[in-house]
Amino acid sequence: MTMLKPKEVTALLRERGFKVTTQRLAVYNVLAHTTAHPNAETIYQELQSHYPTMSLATVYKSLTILCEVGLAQELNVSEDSFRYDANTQPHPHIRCTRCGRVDDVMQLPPDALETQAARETGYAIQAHQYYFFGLCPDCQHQKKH
Amino acid sequence: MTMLKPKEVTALLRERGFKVTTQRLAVYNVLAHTTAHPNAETIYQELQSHYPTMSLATVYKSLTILCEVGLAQELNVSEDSFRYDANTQPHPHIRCTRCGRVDDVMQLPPDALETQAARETGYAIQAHQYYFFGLCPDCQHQKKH
DNA sequence: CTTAGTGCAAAGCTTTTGCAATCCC
DNA sequence: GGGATTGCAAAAGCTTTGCACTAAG
Repeated sequence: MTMLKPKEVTALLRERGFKVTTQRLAVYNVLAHTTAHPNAETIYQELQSHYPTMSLATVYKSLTILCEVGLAQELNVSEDSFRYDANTQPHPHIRCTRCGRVDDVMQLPPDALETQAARETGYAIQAHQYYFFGLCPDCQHQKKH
Repeated sequence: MTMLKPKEVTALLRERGFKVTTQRLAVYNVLAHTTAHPNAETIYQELQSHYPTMSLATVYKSLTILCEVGLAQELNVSEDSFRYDANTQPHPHIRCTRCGRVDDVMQLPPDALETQAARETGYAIQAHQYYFFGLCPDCQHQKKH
C-alpha cells in the first residue's frame, strides 16, 4: 500500500528511457494496492479479469523494470518464487511459518547493524534485507485448538 | 568451517531416525570444510572426483536432511539457487554485488531487532535471516582501476 | 515512423519425484 | 532380511528468451 501518483510513476519510467505501457502501470497498481506481497503468478491472476490478454511473461518483464526504476523491490522469503513490494523503503519482512502470509515490519531503530557489519567485514554496504519467521497472531490462536 | 566430529554427525542423524550414509557424510564434509556457502550444484561438482557415482538428486536429498537435523542451514541470498552453511548458529550473511561471493557476518549485538519486530507485529518469532549486500574489499579495490 | 514492448510458445534452470537396484542396521 | 536410500531419468515448478506483431513517443 505504497502508492505513487500516476504522474510520478510515468515520470520515473520515462526518466530511465522506458516506455509507459498499460501493462506496466497495471502491474504497479496491483502492487500499490495490496499489503500481501504477491508473487508474479498472483499478480498475473489478479490482472486476468481486467486485462485478459496480458501474459505472465509481461508480468515478469514489468516487475523487472519496476524494480530497476525503484518502483518495487523483490523479496526472497525462502520460497520457491520471488515476492514483490511497492514499498521500496528498506524495511524488514516477516513470514508466518504456518500459513505463509508475509507482513511488513516497519523501520526499526537506525542501522547499528549495518555499521557493525561493515566494520566487521570491510564491505561497502549498499543494502540489506532482514527476514523474520514465526507464527502470525491468527495462527497462534488456531494452534491452541 | 563449522565442523562437528564424525561421531556427532552420526549421532544426530540416527537420533532422528535417518540412516548414516556415505553420501550424507560426504555432503556434510564439503560444507564443513568451506566458508564459501556453496549451492547444491557446486557441492555436487566438488564431490565428483571422490564420489563419481553420486547424483545431484542425492545431494539435494542429503541437504534437505542435513537441514532437518540441524547440521546445515539454507541461505537465500537473492539468487536463483539456495546456498548452504554448516554453521547453523544464526548469523547474518553478506553478498558482494559485484563478484557474488558470500561471507559470514558474525553475531551482532543481542537481538533488539527481534524483540522489536515481535512487539510490532504480534508474531511469535522463531527465526530470522539478515542479509547485507555491498562490495567486498577486493571488489572495492578493483573498481578503482 | 522507429524502436521498444507485448504475447505466445518454447527453452532454461533449479529442484523434486518415481522406481528399480542397493545399502544400512 | 526389511526398509530406507541411492541413482537415474523424467517431471515439475518458476523465470527467461526468441520472434512476429503491436503500440508508444
